[in-house]
Amino acid sequence: MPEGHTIHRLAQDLNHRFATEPVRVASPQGRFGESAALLDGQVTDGASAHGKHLFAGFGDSGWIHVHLGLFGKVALGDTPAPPPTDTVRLRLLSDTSYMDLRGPTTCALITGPEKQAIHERLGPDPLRPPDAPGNDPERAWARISRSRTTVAALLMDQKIIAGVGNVYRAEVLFRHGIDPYRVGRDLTRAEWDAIWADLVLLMREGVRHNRIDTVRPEHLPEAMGRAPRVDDHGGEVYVYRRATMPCHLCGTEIRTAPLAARNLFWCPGCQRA
DNA sequence: GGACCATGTCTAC
DNA sequence: TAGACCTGGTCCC
Repeated sequence: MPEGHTIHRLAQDLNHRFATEPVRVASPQGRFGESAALLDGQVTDGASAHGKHLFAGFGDSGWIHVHLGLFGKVALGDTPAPPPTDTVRLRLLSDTSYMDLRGPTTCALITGPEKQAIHERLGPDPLRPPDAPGNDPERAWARISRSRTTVAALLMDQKIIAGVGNVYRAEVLFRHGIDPYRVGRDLTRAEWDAIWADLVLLMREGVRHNRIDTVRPEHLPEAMGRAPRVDDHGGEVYVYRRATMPCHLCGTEIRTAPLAARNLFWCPGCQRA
């Protein structure tokens, strides 16, 4: 279950595995069947990501647009591929690799203009090149610095920042000692600059290691010494899904509450208004 | 085997 | 803001 780093990593892996040979495209589940038949046997001209959206190009035929949503999963591996089950929406197959996509919110064949429209409705993405068109973090700051919405909700809004999900929102706010209930227009410019720079750093690490680690090296002994992690996001974190456990730094009990339709986690001791 | 939960987004009201 | 949607893992009976 992905945040932006997962999708960027997936794009990299697809480029690595499916770059040059014709790709067999199939939809064992059936819901991508017609499009799969159209693309079957073509050579892809590359995958890329914007936020949590994945695009794989097939020349004049268009782009496969994938959004995993909350439940979507990708299995990627070396051939031979396992027998396809009827939950596999999309299978890509080459001589050496396979990819199975299950449970995505979106898996559709789209045109160039449709792809462009998706880019335009998404905010800047910490993982896209700083010089990519429209990827200026200033756009996000312009929205945030005028907003009366909580910073925790703003960080999750893909129109404002693309790619941040529930783990990175909780962790980046902790790392900067920011109370999640502060509103956007009360953030200082320096705080925003630090948040953006940290997201770039953390999410790049997330792509590299294919997991979310946010605990600073000097705090790792404390993190490892406390109660064991209970979640499955894959890395070491300060607050995400650590409700009622003691904070790694100050020992205060981590709190949780719903915010912007998701469970928020924070340390009331370290994150003060 | 069933209930419940999960890193998300869209639509109807 | 509630509900729908997509699937799999975990826990409990």
